[in-house]
Amino acid sequence: MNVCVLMNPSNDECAAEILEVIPLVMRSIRTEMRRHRTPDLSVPQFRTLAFLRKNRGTSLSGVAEHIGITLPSASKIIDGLVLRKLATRCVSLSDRRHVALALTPLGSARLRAMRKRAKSSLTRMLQPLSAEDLVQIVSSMRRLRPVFALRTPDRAIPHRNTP
Amino acid sequence: MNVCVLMNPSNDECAAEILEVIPLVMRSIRTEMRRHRTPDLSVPQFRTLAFLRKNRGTSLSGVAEHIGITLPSASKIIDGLVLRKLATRCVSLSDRRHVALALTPLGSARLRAMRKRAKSSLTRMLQPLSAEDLVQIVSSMRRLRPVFALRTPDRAIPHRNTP
DNA sequence: TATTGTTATACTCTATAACTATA
DNA sequence: TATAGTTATAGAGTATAACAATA
Repeated sequence: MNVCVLMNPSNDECAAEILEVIPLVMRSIRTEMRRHRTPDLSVPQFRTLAFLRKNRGTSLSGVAEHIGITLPSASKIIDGLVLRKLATRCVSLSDRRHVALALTPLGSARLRAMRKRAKSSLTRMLQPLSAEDLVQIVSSMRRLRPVFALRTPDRAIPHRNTP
Repeated sequence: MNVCVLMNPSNDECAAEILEVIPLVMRSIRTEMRRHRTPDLSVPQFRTLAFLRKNRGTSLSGVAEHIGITLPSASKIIDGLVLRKLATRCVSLSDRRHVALALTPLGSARLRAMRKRAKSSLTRMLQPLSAEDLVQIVSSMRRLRPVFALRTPDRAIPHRNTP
């Protein structure tokens, strides 16, 4: 019966698996990030820094949309990063309503260090898996990514415009 | 090159994929749970109720260990659930230091409704995927589950005993 | 007037530290 | 003394609502 499911899972069965397993994985990631006692990066901070690295000069709206949070939330996260000298926030020259966000060298270094640590923690946890397992997982991550990457019809900027 | 990676990914590459994709999926789940304006269930509340359903009569420590949080955090989550009449907390008869936790019928119904909604939202998002994609994903979730399910050596009860 | 962001306020989740009650 | 939980306190992340500044 399990085999049967595995051979031809419905969307719904797949959804059920995701709903059980993803939070487990996420908790592991979050715990690792909180692990060390130098106050490190939270998951949202980490994701924000990663976005800034790839999109230097982006606006607050850019961050909010990409991370999937509201503007006030994004503003607060940036507050924290600026306070900790990990990012800069300047008024945009072209349109003074915009802010221009960027990583500081310190932010860049912290991001690299954190990514390295999180990755190596995951790597360690993945030890027991076989090569075939890894192929499957990588492949499915690549299939999932576009599905959940931003701007899926119907739920873009999810929190802002829903009544 | 991509193909090459796909054919023989290292733990490390797999970890990198997980680190990028899992937070995306998680955000989707969280957003869906917050979506409706009857104050619904947060992810931790949802997970706690699901644990109670499968482990009626469990103690607070049981919840904390399974969900991967500290006792005070678990206590607070249970506070909220009890306040909202979704769970009950009684002193255990066998050992009065323990509490015995259980779902109320309302909690049970709420859990079912929420699971249904979260699942159907995910199901909708998975529409664009092929049958083969689904097989891959289900299979990889089943491989990931035991890796991240609690009580992995070295990081059991992660927050409580780390100095 | 519309767009971009910030401030005010409130709630949940999370942690550590200190405490109570029971065994 | 050791174990199970709670309370106190603090901080991050999130949201909505109301506001300010700019275009």
